[in-house]
Amino acid sequence: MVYTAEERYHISQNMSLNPLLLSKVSIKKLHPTSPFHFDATFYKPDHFPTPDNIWRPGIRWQTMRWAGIPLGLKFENKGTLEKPEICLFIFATQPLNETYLADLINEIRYRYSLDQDLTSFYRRFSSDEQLGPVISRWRGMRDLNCSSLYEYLMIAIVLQNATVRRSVSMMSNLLQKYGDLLEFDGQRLQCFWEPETIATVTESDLRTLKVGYRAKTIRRLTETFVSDKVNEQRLRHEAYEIQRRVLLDLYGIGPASVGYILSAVFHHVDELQHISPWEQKIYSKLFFGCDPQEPIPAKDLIIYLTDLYGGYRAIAIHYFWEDLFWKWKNGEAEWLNDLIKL
DNA sequence: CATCAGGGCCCTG
DNA sequence: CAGGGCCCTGAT
Repeated sequence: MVYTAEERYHISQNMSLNPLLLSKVSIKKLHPTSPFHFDATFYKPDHFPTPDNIWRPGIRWQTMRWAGIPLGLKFENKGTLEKPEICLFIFATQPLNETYLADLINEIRYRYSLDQDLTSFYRRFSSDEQLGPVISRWRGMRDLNCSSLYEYLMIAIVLQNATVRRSVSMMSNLLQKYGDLLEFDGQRLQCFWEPETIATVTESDLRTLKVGYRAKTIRRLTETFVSDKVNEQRLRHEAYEIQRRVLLDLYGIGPASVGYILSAVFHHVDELQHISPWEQKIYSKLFFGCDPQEPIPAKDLIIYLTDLYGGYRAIAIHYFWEDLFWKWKNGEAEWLNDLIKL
């Protein structure tokens, strides 16, 4: 196995620690709706790398904590675009009963959008001048969210006002200190902590992990979940406007983070209320060929995207975005280098 | 060496 | 509703 620089960094950080060995395996077959693009769904070149997962074509290893039990998941592609099948290996320290597994599979189907039906999206835009070619390249791709809401909030916090390199370091420090190192299927990956685990941690404890002023935010968000003031399962069943308001009321969470959460975590395919400056520059160049230093005003971009892709704005943007970042990963979009702030 | 801005958000005026 | 401040880091 050949590792990237980030993976080698994570591995070297993990070498000295004692992993929890997950030796019991359960195996389940999953059948997503068709078409299903395994690699474009299970790997997002625009996500900053975190040591809780690793991807290779046809395989994704991922940790997950479900009902308090740390798990190692291995998703293996066993099907085709038109006849999808995923073999899911579930690693744990103990055997898992069928009730637990059924519940887990339900959660995975929800988080990974395995039951999503995009046929109306494809029908409407497959001959669109801009989106059509992108759809034909990535047909069957879903948005990916492996995390719980709480975990996603932690990711959003380390993302804010930081370069990618620093986000990677903050996330890695937090996982090493408060997560659990798991070993399964020859991989060593970190598993997220539960809110309860860091409920009594002080702000200065967190600051030693070089998260800076985010320490306060991490504490306040954690407290919100420990006290069950916000509950992910309940919030899932609320209306869009309620979800938006609850999320905006969270300390440290503003319009940029909320937009990501509503689309990725709660699967709202039409979410587009906010375009942040770095996204604005990229859209201006992508859709209008503008110099990123003189971008189109964000409100005009929203009007433009709403006119063209209303009803499916988040998923349409996701397709454009991933298409662009796959190109960038393959060295075909060098102009992005200056805008990504690695 | 100092200064600055970064894949935001809070708080103040 | 505009703008300063926030932790820390690497770029200049």
